[in-house]
Amino acid sequence: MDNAEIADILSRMARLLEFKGENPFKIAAYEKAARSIKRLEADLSSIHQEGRLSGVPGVGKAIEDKIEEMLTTGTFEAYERTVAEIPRGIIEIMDISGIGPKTARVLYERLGIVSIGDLIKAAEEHRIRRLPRMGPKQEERILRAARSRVQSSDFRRTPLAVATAIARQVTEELSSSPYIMKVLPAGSLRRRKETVGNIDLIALSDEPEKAIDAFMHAGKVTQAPGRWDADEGNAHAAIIYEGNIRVDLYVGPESYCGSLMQYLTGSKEHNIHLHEVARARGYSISRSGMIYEGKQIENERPDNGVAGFATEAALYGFLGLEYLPPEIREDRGEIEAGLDGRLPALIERKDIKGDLHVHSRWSDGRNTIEELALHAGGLGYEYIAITDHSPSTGVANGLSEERLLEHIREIEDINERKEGIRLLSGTECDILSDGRLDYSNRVLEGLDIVVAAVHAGLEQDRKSMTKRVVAALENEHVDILAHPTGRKFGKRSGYDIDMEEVMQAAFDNDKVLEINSSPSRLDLNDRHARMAKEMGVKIAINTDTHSLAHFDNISYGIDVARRAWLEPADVVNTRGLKEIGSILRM
DNA sequence: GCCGTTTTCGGCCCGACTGTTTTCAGTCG
Repeated sequence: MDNAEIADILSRMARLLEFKGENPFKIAAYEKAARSIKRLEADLSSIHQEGRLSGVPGVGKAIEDKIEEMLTTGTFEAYERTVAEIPRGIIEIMDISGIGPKTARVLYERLGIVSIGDLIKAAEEHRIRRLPRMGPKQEERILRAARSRVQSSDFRRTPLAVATAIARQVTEELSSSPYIMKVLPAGSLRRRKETVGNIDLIALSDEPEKAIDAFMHAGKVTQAPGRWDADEGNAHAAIIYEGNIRVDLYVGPESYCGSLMQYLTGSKEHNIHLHEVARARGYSISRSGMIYEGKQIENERPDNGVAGFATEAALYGFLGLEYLPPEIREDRGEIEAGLDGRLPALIERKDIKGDLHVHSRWSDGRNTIEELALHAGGLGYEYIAITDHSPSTGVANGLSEERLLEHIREIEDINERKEGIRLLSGTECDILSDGRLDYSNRVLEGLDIVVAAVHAGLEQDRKSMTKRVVAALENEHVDILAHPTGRKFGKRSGYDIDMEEVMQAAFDNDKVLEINSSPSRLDLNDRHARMAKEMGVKIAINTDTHSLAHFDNISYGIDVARRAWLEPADVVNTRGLKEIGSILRM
C-alpha cells in the first residue's frame, strides 16, 4: 500500500465523518493527515519500520495506529465500520463532482435519496431546487453530473495506465509458464487508447490447452467467464482479474503471429476497411491468415490456401501498405496514407528533450529543485521548467510574488553550480475567473516560461470559459496552456469550452497547447491534439510531475500524441535548449 | 484527532468561487 492509497482512505474517512456530522476538527485532522502524507517523500512503510510515524505532521497516536493497520491489512476497522453504516449509494453520490458530504446528507434526510438513480429522479421532478440553498441552477448542475456519472459507469472502461499495469502483471505470470513462448498485447491496450473496455493478450504457444490452463490459474483471477478451445492450434479464454477487468487471452502458433496480432489489435473500423482493400484484390483476411480467392498469393502460400503472416509488416506489405503503427489504426485516414506512402513518422519517447511542466516542494511537489534536476538529467533531458503554482491555488501552497522571486534566485543559483541540465524558471499561473492572470505582467516578465491553467471556477458557461482562456492566450507573457479542457477520468468530463476557438487563439498568438501526460488527465486528448496539428498549433508534451516517478508518465503523453499523428516537428519539447529558448522568447 | 518556547486542555481554522442569499454555506483543488 503506497502513500497515495493511504492518504486516499484517510480523506475518504474524513468525508464519511462529515456526512455523519462529526466534530469538524476531527474531520479536519483526517484531512490534514491525508494532505501531509501525500507530500511525504519517503514511503510510510519504511517510516513505520523506523518507528518515525508519529514524526509525520498531523499524525498523532490514533492515526498512527490506523496507518499501521492499513500497512498490514490494506484498510482500518473504523473506516470499514463507517462505510458499512452508510448506504453504498450515498457514498457514490458523494463522489459526484459538486456534491459533498453536506449536500449528500440533506438529500438523504429531506428527500430520502440513497442512490444516483434516486438523485436523477428527484432532480427531474424539480424536488431538489426546493431544498435550502438550492435553486434551479444547482439542480441542473447536479442532474448533469449525475447523468454523466451513470453513463461513464455503464461503460465501465478502465484508464489506460491501470490496464497497462494489470496487463504487465498477467504477462509476467504467463511468461513463467514453460508452454508459453511469448505474450503480446493486442486490442485497444496495444492501440494505447485512453481507456480500455477489456485487456486483450496474445500468447504464442504450441500447446494451446496448457497455455490456457496457466492463464485460468493466474494469481488474481476472480471469475472465469469461459474458455473456447478451437482447433488448428488456436484457443481463447477470458478471466476477470481482481474483480474489475476482463482479460482475454488468445493462443496461437508463432508461424502466423502477424496475422493474429493484426486481427486482434483492431480497431474494428480499421479491420473492416482493411478487409475492403483485401477484397478488392481478391483476398480475404482471417485471424489465422490471408485466404486465397482466385489469385495467387506469392511467396508464402501454404497448401491449404491460407497464408498466415509471421509479422504484421508482411501482412500490410502484402496488401501494398506501409506498416501502420497500432496507435493510428482507427480508420481515420491511415489506410489511405499507408497505401500512398505518406504515413507520418510518429513521435517517440527518445525524441523528447525536456519537460516544461514540473512542480517542486516550493508548492505541492514532493522533491527539491535539485533532486528534480538530477533525476531529469539522468533521463537525458537537456532542460526542465520548474513551474510551481501561483497564489490562488492556496491549497497547493502557491507562491506569493516574494516567494516566486526567491524561487527564481534558487533556480539561477543551481543553474550556475550545475553542469548539464538547464532549469527554466517558470510558473503554473492560474487563469482567474475573469481571464486575468494570477501574477502581474511585471512578475511574469521575469520568468523564462509561463504555463497558464484553469484550476477554479470550473462551472462557468461555455461562453465565459472560452473568453477567459482566450484572454490568457492573448497575454504576451503566456507560453503554454496547460491541461486545456480540465477533464479528469472518473471525476469530470472537462469544462464547457469551445476548443476550436481556443486553438484559433493559440494559433493567432503563437502559443503552445499542452498534452498533459498525467494518467488521470491525458488532456489534450488524441482528437483535440490532432485538431491542433491540423490547425498548425504547436504542442508540448508535459508530465505535470509532482514526484520523481511522474517523469515516466511522459510515455502516456506520447501515446496520445502518436494517436494524434504527431511527428517530432509538431512538438516543441523535441527541440534542443537553444531552439526552445527562442520558441519561449526567453 | 492533533498539538504545545503561553497550554496535557482547549483551541485548531485555506481561500476563491458559486449560487443562494441579504450575509453565507458548501465545494474544490
